Amino acid sequence: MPKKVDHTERRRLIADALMRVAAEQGLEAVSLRHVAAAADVSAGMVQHYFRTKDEMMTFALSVVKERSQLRAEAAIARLGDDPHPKDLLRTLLTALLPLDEASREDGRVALAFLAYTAVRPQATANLHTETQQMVGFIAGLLPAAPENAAAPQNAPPNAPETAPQNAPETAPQNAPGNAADAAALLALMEGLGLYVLGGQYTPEQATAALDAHLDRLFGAGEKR
Amino acid sequence: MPKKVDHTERRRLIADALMRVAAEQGLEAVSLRHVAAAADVSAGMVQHYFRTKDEMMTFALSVVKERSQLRAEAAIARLGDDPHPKDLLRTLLTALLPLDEASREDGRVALAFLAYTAVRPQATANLHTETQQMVGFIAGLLPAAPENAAAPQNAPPNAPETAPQNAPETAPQNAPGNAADAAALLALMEGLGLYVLGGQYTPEQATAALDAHLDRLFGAGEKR
DNA sequence: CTGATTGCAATACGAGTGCATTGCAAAAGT
DNA sequence: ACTTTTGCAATGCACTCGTATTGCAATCAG
Repeated sequence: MPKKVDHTERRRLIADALMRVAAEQGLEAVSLRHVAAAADVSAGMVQHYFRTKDEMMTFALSVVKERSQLRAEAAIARLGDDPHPKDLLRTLLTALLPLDEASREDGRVALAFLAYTAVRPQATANLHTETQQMVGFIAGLLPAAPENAAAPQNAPPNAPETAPQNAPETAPQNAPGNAADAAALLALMEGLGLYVLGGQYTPEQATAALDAHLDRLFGAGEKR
Repeated sequence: MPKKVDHTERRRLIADALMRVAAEQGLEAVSLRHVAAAADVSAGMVQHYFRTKDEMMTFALSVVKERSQLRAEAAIARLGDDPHPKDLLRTLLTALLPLDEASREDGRVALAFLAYTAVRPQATANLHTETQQMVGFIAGLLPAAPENAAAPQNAPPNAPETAPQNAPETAPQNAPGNAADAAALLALMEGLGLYVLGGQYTPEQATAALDAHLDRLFGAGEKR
């Protein structure tokens, strides 16, 4: 074996450069040569580590997802053991919001990828299950709804019953929290992130909106 | 004046073709020649009506916004006079959700443009004011909050005080409805739309989530 | 030392891009 | 009838793109 080089490290280096380019100039400015220039390496090297551009894009996409997951896990770990579900939810969702400059960059890249993969229906299959797991996890944290009028639309019948593997913590099993509420909460976070990225909402407005909703879900009183 | 041709009609024809291409293959597949082929006209004609590609993109973007606005206005007009605020809100937000195939197409294009303009900070200035007007309009429809614990974050100081011109109806002036709740509601709609577009939520799940939230805001009882 | 394997650079190629230029036919003004 | 203006098509140009190919230096196995 000649010349030991850490392959995945090089790939990460290149993917980082890709994300820098994508965050600043958009995904359509991502080309082999641009990325190579941003990474300060030769274009040939990029080709050496990614045989095709699509392979590079796919890898970068996985890095983006990995990063946001790490962010969420770190924030939750900082909470200590057995936190109040409301605090846990707030921490989780806040960690996924593009509030500081670093996560704003990642958010821009993620948004670009969202539009990018919107046309390529492949490789979005796992996205579905991830979202469903997330909804399930959130639903488990919501307070049990007082039995209500209309029959609450339950989880869709095609939802996989597998336990969440990537969910950031040990989730209380499928608690009776309303699935529609959980889906709404997740979508709310996504929409807030979108508006923060677009600059329409300030981070303060977004967190205020999130808190207002959480207060409504949990009852305004119990803070910690 | 030779050869009378309706300029804006031609531009709309071309913009329609652009949106077809963008919806099916993404914005990066939008080129002069592709659009020309989709519109079944010569490439020279596209250049005749749009001197630059950016001009074409900008026009298409305006068409997208115009379409969604028309959709919302039509849905609201269908409600008749003096509807219940909850029904009005539900109708407005549902109309903006990509529930049928036509609006799904538009949604895909809008998402592509969102990522496209995320890098070009120009021409997003009006987007800010539009969103603020929308938030104000929604806030006016929300039931007055019982005076609460924490001082509710009011509208940001830099929010323009101009009356909404594009708002789909005559809005009750800045009613005391919580601005954070209105912002959350708008963001919720946006996030739901995103997930519906991505296929993670079915239209039924999205409307259920929206309804659950509206019920919570208005109190589950008063339906109509 | 020899030979093989690996890391990387450089170049070439065909395709596609946005845009400028040119040409020309049809209609309207005079 | 003649000129002018407009609508549109065609072509060319300089460039960037992704990928394939080639070459070579460094490194290790034998």
